[in-house]
Amino acid sequence: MVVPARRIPDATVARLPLYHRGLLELVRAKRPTVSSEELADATGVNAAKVRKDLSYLGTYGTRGVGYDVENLLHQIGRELGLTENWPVVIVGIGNLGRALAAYGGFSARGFRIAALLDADPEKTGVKVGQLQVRPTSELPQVVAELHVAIGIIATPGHAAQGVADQLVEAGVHSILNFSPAVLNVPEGVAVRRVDLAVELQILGFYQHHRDEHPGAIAGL
Amino acid sequence: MVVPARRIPDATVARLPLYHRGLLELVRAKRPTVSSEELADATGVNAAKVRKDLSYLGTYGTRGVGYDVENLLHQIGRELGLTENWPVVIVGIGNLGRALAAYGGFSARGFRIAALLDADPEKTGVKVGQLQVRPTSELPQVVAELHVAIGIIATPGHAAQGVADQLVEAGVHSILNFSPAVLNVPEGVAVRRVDLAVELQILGFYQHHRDEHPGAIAGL
DNA sequence: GCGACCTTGTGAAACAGTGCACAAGGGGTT
DNA sequence: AACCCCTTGTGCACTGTTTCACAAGGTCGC
Repeated sequence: MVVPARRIPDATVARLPLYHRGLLELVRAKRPTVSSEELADATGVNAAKVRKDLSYLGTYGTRGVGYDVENLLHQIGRELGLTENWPVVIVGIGNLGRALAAYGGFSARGFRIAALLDADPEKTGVKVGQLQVRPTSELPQVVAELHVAIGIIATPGHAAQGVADQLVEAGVHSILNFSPAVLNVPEGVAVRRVDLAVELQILGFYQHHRDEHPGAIAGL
Repeated sequence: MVVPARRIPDATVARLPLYHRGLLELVRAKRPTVSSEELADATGVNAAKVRKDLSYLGTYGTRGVGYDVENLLHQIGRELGLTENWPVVIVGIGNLGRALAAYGGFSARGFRIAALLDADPEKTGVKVGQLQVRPTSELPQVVAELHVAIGIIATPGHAAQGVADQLVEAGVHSILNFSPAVLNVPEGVAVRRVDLAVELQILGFYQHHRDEHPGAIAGL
């Protein structure tokens, strides 16, 4: 292999944040090194998979010893781009939007809530945490001024596509969609959808079938 | 094939709620039938995949015509077990727990928030929507009395494992975990984890790499 | 320095999921 | 009742993911 050409598989990418969090805890616990086995236990992943995943990033382990916790954390953080402290805009400040705005976990992991937008005039001007809610009409300016690269949509479903269009128009290429709507975006824009009701429904399926035919159902 | 033996693939299960929602909209729009192509467009899935997914449920389509919307909706709903109106308990009534409690989308899709629990005495007694927050210590009674089958954990990470243990102990076999913690549960208990920061980090990865090597990045 | 001991890194096999392409087979029309 | 049109249902090849098993290659004690 002359050029690493590291095309990291999607499945691996989805697990990197997990490893990252696990390593954060190990750093806090002052563990100098960690084996793939231990990291696997801490993240609920199989050890061989951990090793293969990490091998896509490079050769950071030491045979017979394990991985240097600090270094591995740094490497994964770099790969995830969370050294960049991405500014994020949240559109739709309902119950969920407010909860997201107040959620402490983001700032700790490379993200900064830069602005809150809502189309409802009743809500604009209201302060949520440190930030004042601004009207959605200001979206283009907000994105430009604050160099926002990632947008979170927490509006009702019927408003989501419109907001997505505006985000894309303004130059945002990554969207996290909490609305139930399926978004239509041009190629090159990454969308992730988190649908709370869908998650419950999937659990409902397994619960339902578990009741009917008691067979083994593993986690996740 | 003598016995259907319908072992539905996990990937298909995860898409059923999507089809379900799409069909709900079609019913509202009074569409009598739908083709796999149309359903594919509405849900952002490929048409062949739609057909294959639906074929696991049975033979509900009519060649040359499509699927009867009402019937298909019913079949998927039945398969998902959402005719059962599952009672759900939410543990941890912080910002996110409150948002989930107030979220209207659940009741429309086969779930009923039956109880809210929180360990903080400051929060117990407070009313959120129609429900009063009860102390987490009452978890066993709540689960037994209300026949709760599904638990939602919206506590901070450090409390999550304890709550999970209590839920399992009380007889809950399906857990939706919004905390960042990785839960350890006995075999037979289904856990789904939704980590908001992880979703953002995954987007961060693609955004980061998009900036570095501008290559095509598709949705999701 | 040498050997025993560990744990990584990775081929290769097994498995799961996707998507094409097309035969099978209803429905409507004449 | 014969024909055409349309859309399903599915065999098959392909791509991506997981898991196993083990050689490669460090470290540490003696």
